[in-house]
Amino acid sequence: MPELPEVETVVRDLRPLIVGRTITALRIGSKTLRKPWSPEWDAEVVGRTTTAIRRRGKWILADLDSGAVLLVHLGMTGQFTAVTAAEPKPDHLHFAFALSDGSELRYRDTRRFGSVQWIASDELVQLAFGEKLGHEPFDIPAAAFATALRSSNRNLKALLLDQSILAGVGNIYADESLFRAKVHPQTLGSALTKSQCDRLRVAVEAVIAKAIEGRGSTIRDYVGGSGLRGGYQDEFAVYGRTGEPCAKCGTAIEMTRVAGRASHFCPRCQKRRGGTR
DNA sequence: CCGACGTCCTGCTAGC
DNA sequence: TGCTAGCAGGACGTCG
Repeated sequence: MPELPEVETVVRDLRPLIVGRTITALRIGSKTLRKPWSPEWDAEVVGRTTTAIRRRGKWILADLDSGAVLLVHLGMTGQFTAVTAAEPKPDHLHFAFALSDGSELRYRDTRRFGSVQWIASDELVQLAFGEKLGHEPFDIPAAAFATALRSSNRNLKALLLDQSILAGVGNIYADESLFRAKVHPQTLGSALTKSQCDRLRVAVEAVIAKAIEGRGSTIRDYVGGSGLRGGYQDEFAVYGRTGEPCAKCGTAIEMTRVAGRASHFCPRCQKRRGGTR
């Protein structure tokens, strides 16, 4: 499941493969994604050159020389890769942008939770995100993070998954961050002290940074922009390790459902303290 | 306003 | 061996 580290890896991989290249043709599959592609967008992208590619939260933004932006979200099973056009066409291929060097920028998505959109300008992208998209984990002010958590009666798992507070954290890195900060996923935000908030903030930052170094995590579907799998899945402390011994204390990792999501934790390192939900 | 929960979608797997 | 129910979860809509 692509979260910030996976999306960042895709962007870094794609940058040398698509920036400066011109889109010469576009093929679109018959099935719609979460956000439908408008037919009038075809003419807006063909003939345009990609000038930059960047990431915001879990979103990919490819800037075109027209000032417009290709806005891509990978959802759960999205793959955004640049390959030679001769590469066999996989199933669930929804977009193929032919590039001027003979390569092909492809969007593949089995479950179709993702989206590919054309947005007329960067201002409109910002408007689309609005106040709904929170800070990047690397530059959220400690005070803003603490205020958001401590003013809430939701549990920490729900708060970390809330994209309007931190942009980019998903289920895997939420669990890994909570373990690193030694807090239970069901702890209420309002039950945390300022220093506990800061420990969690630093933990999220560290976990995300290490995962980017490892080129993200491949559970099943995820691949980077050049089609390579991630490597961080081998470094998980708790995610997907139910029943296995905690690396810190040896206690069996447990799994429970918090905020509607599978949540993995060490019952000894992450004791339930104060208010929980 | 806030928080909880259902929905979308497909492929894999646990269990009979 | 074959079948099916249940699960995976990012974003968003709906409900109380």
